[in-house]
Amino acid sequence: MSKELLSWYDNNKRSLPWRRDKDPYKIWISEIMLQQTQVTTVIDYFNRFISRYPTVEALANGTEEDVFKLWEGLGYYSRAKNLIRCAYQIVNEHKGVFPKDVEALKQLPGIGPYTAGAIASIAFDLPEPAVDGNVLRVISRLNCLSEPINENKHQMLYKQKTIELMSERPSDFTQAMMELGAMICTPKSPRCSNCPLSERCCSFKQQTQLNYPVKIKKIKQREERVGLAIVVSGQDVMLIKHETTGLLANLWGFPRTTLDDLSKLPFEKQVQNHLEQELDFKPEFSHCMVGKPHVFTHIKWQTILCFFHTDVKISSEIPKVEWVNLSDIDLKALPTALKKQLNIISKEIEEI
DNA sequence: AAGGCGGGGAG
DNA sequence: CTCCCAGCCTT
Repeated sequence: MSKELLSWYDNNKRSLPWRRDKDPYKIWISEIMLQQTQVTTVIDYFNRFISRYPTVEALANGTEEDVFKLWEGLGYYSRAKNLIRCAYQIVNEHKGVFPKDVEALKQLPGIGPYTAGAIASIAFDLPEPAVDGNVLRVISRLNCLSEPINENKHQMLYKQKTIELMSERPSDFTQAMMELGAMICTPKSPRCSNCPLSERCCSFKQQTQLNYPVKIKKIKQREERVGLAIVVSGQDVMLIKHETTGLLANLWGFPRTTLDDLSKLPFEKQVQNHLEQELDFKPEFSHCMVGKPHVFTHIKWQTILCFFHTDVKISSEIPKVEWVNLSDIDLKALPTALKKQLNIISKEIEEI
């Protein structure tokens, strides 16, 4: 079976920037970027990142601000935070060389069971399984496994089934499994007629491909109204750097507060109070308007933009505050939820 | 074991 | 719309 798989991979693999060599540094960067993120999205980010930080030493000497800027828009920003910590540890605790041992890899920040297996197999050609969403889908369909893939107690089962398939080319095997999951064994409409394994696939024989993989429950999304304070001073707007934990941690943004629908206070008062409590700052209120909504995995944001103006450009270290010309705002790492408000904001500011 | 954490593409 | 994605970390 693995022979068929590898042969298919040899003939059909995509040419991707992180497949040009087996540099563990590049494999690592690509694997972190690819967590919960699709290949097409990652390619440009990867190329930009590697040309700026070609080695782990370069990255260990980089600034957090610059790395976040490179990560802007990619999401799951704790990955960027851990990236620097990890580079630093590799340089200072591993003499700049990636450990070849899976357990040692897992000790590094941001590297879990999947990524450890991926680096060990892809970069070092060690027979370590790397079980991600693609592999889970392929394995569960191949074997008609109904054990929910998102229950911890079944991790070993899927890992074991992956090891059973593994060939003498671990690096190519790991990539082939994921390539198959991404190109052929897709979630909604698998291309079984082009699949090298269909003849030996349990769910194909039964025509039950779409019954797999089995997953339990789903997270309920909550709705929130969020008030954003747009404080204008001349040509500049106030930005704050958000706290180090929680939603959008470490990114720049506008002061924000979750609005209470049941409160007797109008929205602008709630935003005003937030500014006063957080920054001891009372700029002059102008007006509020509805902003663009934004959907996260677990939250739906209805944004309310509240405009203020001031002659006093306050400064603060906790949280960090900066005043930025709207045309220079691209220099800061802003989450997409806020970037999509910028058009509205610049129009409003012109009218003030 | 559960929940938090982004954003984009597919259907 | 809903689901999914080369997951990890904290609690």
